[in-house]
Amino acid sequence: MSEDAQVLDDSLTSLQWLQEFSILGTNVPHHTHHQHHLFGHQQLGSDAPASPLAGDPASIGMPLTPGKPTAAAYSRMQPLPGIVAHGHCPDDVDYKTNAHIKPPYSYATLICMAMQASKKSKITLSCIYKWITDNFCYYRHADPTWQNSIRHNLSLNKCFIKVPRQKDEPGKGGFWKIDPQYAERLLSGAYKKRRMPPVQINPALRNRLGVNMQPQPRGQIGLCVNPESQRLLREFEEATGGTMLGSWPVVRGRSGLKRKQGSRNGAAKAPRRSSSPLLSMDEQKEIGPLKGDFDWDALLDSALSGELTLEGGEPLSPIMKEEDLTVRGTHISPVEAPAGSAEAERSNNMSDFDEETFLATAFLENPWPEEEADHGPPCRPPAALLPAGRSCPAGSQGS
DNA sequence: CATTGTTTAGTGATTT
DNA sequence: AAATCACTAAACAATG
Repeated sequence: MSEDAQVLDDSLTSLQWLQEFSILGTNVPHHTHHQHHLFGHQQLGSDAPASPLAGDPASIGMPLTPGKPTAAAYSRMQPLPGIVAHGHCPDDVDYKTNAHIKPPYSYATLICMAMQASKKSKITLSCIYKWITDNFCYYRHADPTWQNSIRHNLSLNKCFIKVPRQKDEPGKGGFWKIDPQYAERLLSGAYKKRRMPPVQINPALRNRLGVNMQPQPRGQIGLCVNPESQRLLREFEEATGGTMLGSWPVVRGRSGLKRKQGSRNGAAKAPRRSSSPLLSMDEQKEIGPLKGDFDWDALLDSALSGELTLEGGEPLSPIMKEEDLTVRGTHISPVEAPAGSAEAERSNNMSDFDEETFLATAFLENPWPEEEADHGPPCRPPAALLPAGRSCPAGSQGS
């Protein structure tokens, strides 16, 4: 498995027909070399600030950038610009601005990214939220339940450790950090993510996209495009073994009837979905600042060469030092966990610390949102490192 | 009250 | 087929 990508490679990379799909206004990055970025990022160079709303529903009608059908660095194919096949590296998807496609990162990975981006070893929950929403447009429009998942993940996942707030520290909730041991592994590349979550299209945007998600037989998405394209899509799916697109648990709740308690007294808790905060003003301020002339490649290189590490005791970015001490001193364990140790036990849970996360987070050298109301230093962006003026929209993520 | 954090439980997909 | 993983949903406690 996972070979399918390769197998299909040449036969499918040339699916120009796919460009007919105007489902997703992608901002296909123009760089053609070094595509190791894991999430798309803004067009660099040029002044194209990736217009704030790029990738937002507002722009969905746009024709696709006739992006390069990348023969790409990866010999992976890119079925749809903007839609990536499950498990494939989304070369061309700019997750930062593409509100339609759920980033192929697990929540744990996202958390890690946020943590690494923060340059501190510990960050607050709200910072995590913030970072995610700032960097993945998708989550700005998604049902806020993802936050629940984030919390759940933090609590449950062994690689996250909670660091209680100091008595005198104002603010709510504690901090979270990555268990250094896992960071070690991450850096050693000892872990591979087992799988990636299926591609999901933001249900909140579905309608606006004209994407029709009828419950399909097997996790297939019914893209509502012209019949011709649809046919091709079908053929394509067949060729790919059926599931080119993962499906949004489409009818969450509805047909996907969940479990027991139908309780959930109507208005009891939160105004369950249904109304997605599409494009509120906040995003305008929000995305824009993320732009920056950034030398991603260089960044990546440095990341790879170890300049950017978690806490392995290696050269962390300067700013990280202070608070970091809590965690560092970590050359604790040999990379290969001694068999039978508790270490070993936890290790198998470490599904997300792979180079992918690591590489991906190289990009996170990027702007870091200030922790608004949180006086503390929590997630203060290392101003010095900010690529381009990033003004840290406070309250961008209202909820 | 809202946020944060923990826990339990169910689903579907993938791996072994 | 069983085990595992990632996710989702939700109840509920603690806290600011």
